[in-house]
Amino acid sequence: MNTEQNESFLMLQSEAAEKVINEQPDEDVLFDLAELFKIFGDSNRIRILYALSGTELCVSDLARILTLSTSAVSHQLRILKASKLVKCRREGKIIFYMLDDEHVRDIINLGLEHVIE
Amino acid sequence: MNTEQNESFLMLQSEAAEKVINEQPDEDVLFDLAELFKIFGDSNRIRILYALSGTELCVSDLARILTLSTSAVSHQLRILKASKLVKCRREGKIIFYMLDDEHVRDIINLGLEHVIE
DNA sequence: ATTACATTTGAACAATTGTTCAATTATAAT
DNA sequence: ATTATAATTGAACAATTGTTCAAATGTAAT
Repeated sequence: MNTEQNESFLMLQSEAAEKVINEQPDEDVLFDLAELFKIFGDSNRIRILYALSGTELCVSDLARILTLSTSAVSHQLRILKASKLVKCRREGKIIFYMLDDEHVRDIINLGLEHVIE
Repeated sequence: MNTEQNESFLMLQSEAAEKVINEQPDEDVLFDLAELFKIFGDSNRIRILYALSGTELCVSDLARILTLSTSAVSHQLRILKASKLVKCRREGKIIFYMLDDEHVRDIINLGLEHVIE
């Protein structure tokens, strides 16, 4: 018979689960975290962020470099700006975009480590 | 007149763009990177990963902890496993899931730093 | 064999998302 | 004022995605 073994096994399972329940951070925080990663989870947005990791660039240069329409780039930049991942400055007609934060570079690099293996 | 200033300014723009073009990594790498972040970009998947960051857990405990159907959890675990973010071991009827890799914890923690500010 | 429990699977549906296209705004130069 | 260039915007469409539901596998115990 191994009911005893089985019982303690089931208890351990529950204990672990209990602990995890209590250690959950605010729903909001994990929701925001998912929202953040969602932004990184589009290949054109990642390409934009990567391109901006070296220098600031204007919309039309970004479009040329990535072979996208300026409209598509502009739409994505709006999302990136709303998420505080990029910021911009205007110089006459031209608007230069740049990364908002060192964190952005860090997150991309850490992700790259995992992808490249 | 500031044509000179304007000219050199435009040149700088082009130079920066040229440099960026040459520094782009393989399309494939950035595509894979976006795919990776896409996985993290769902709040239920993030909640699963976060729950697993402390201990291994079985499907039904995960469902109970996160108040999701076992079916929903199972579908997500399949995606997480295919992406090599979790792995599992069987113990009788029960299947325990755990993080596959230290990288997963690192990426979540770095993201949290940015979210919490 | 059959019962019970844990997990998986596939189809279907609703919701979200990214691009395109056309039109518009903003800025500077003539 | 008008022309030209840079960038933004909104609507529309196609494509992708996550959950639900019902049915099907495992696996172990009687």
